[in-house]
Amino acid sequence: MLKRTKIAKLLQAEAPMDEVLVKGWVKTRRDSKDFSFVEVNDGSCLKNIQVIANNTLNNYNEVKKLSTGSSLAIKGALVESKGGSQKFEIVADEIEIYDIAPDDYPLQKKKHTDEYLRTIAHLRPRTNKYGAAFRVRSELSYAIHKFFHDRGFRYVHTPIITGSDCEGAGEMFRVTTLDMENLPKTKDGKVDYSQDFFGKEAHLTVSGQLNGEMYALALGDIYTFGPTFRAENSNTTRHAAEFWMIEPEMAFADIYDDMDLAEDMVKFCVKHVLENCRDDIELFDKFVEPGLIAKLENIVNNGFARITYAEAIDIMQKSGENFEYKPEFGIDMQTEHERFLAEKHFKRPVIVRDYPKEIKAFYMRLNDDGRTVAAMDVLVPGIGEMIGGSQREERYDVLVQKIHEMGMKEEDYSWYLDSRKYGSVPHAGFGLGFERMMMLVTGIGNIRDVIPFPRTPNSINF
RNA sequence: UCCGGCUUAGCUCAGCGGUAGAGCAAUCGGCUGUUAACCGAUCGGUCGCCUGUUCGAAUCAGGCAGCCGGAGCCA
Repeated sequence: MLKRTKIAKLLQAEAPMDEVLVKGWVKTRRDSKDFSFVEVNDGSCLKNIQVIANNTLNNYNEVKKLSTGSSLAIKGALVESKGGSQKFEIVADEIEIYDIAPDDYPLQKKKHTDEYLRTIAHLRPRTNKYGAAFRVRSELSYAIHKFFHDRGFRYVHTPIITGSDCEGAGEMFRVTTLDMENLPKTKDGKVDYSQDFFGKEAHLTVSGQLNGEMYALALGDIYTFGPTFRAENSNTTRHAAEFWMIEPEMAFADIYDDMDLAEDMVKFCVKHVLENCRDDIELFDKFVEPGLIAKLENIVNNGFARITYAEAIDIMQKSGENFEYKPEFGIDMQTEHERFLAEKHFKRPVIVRDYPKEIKAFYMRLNDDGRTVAAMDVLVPGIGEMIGGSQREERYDVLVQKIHEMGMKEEDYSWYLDSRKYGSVPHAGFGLGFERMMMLVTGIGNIRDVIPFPRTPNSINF
């Protein structure tokens, strides 16, 4: 029984083969006098295989109806091609047609706009560009696991449903089984969550960090890689309501170890994709972001710039650049500032650290100057903030005071504080938006186009 | 959420006061070891929705909706 060979493997063949079985979808078909050229793609790689269907085939009349999008199986010989553009082609002995796509197949043999393809997100992976994007997405996520695994990091599954509001990192989606048409109320007229599934309010996670810290303080080095949810009404090319985040956490590590890890990880992943998705990346370099490969090679080969927040403010003040928001110590960095630093000033990724404590989260470690925290952001050209991390505050008293200063309830974080109570150690970690790294690696400019079925405000189709 | 832009054939767009166009796709035919082939023909539209201005609206004005871009928030 002849087994199916994937096209990616077939195209790497050294020599012709007498009998192969290929299954896939028709990209396009061209008729010649006594035969038909069928371009077949099976998703295993960007390239198609050209099939010669001679009119001697017993179902040649059916073969001539094979339209773009139709599915089929071809049994035949892999031979050297007489045409110019490909090394091998298949001369079919037998063609089994699974399904003929009707003439209203929405994907034509031409370029479509990303906006149109978003309306057919269920079919867009069949296009060259999206097929490439989602092969890269798979390979990039493998690279992340490989990077951490090779360094002895443990993969931890932090909860998707959470009862705590963590760092207050944005609006959360509520998870409930209460009847929305008939909500149980307490005596003072508020919703009675004690009758809800968990007996209290529950939400989708906005970060696995606090849970991740607990495991780092037990297993040493850990990372999470899973879905994250933000109910922010953000309408930008860089935000989605559901996205994937990578959050490593290292025990016995400081902010400098954290920056090293972030830089090494980005370089490793970019290099992995350059080496393992060459054809796909070349497509992006050609049609999506000219100069992409040079940009990625620059990231792999050159170090990231590293500056403090104070230095960043100083650079911007002296730059002569006309910023809408004037750079001054204490301000939150705006998109224009991030882009200036990464794109104009350094022209490569830049890591900014030691931010004013007022603009950062409660768990970030207070520096000795008393006014900055050991936080770091990795800013990359074209995207802005891709990574946000910090050394965590490991001193119990300082952390408790910070919780109070920020108006948070100490009792909500008692389990978290336990880690500072029992054998606390310096530790550090960061969060990386997976889709943002996808945008960096592919050059694709919209987050909606690097996630299979994007969820954004007012949009949850498919 | 704020600011701007767009919405005309299946897709991409032109037309910007006188009653609907192109390219591609599709369909049919021709030609050819072709490369998103080529040539010819055919099919295809309440010009996003509502209201108004006008003798007359795809075109001007107002409202609504959807989409896109920028900003904010962040990953």
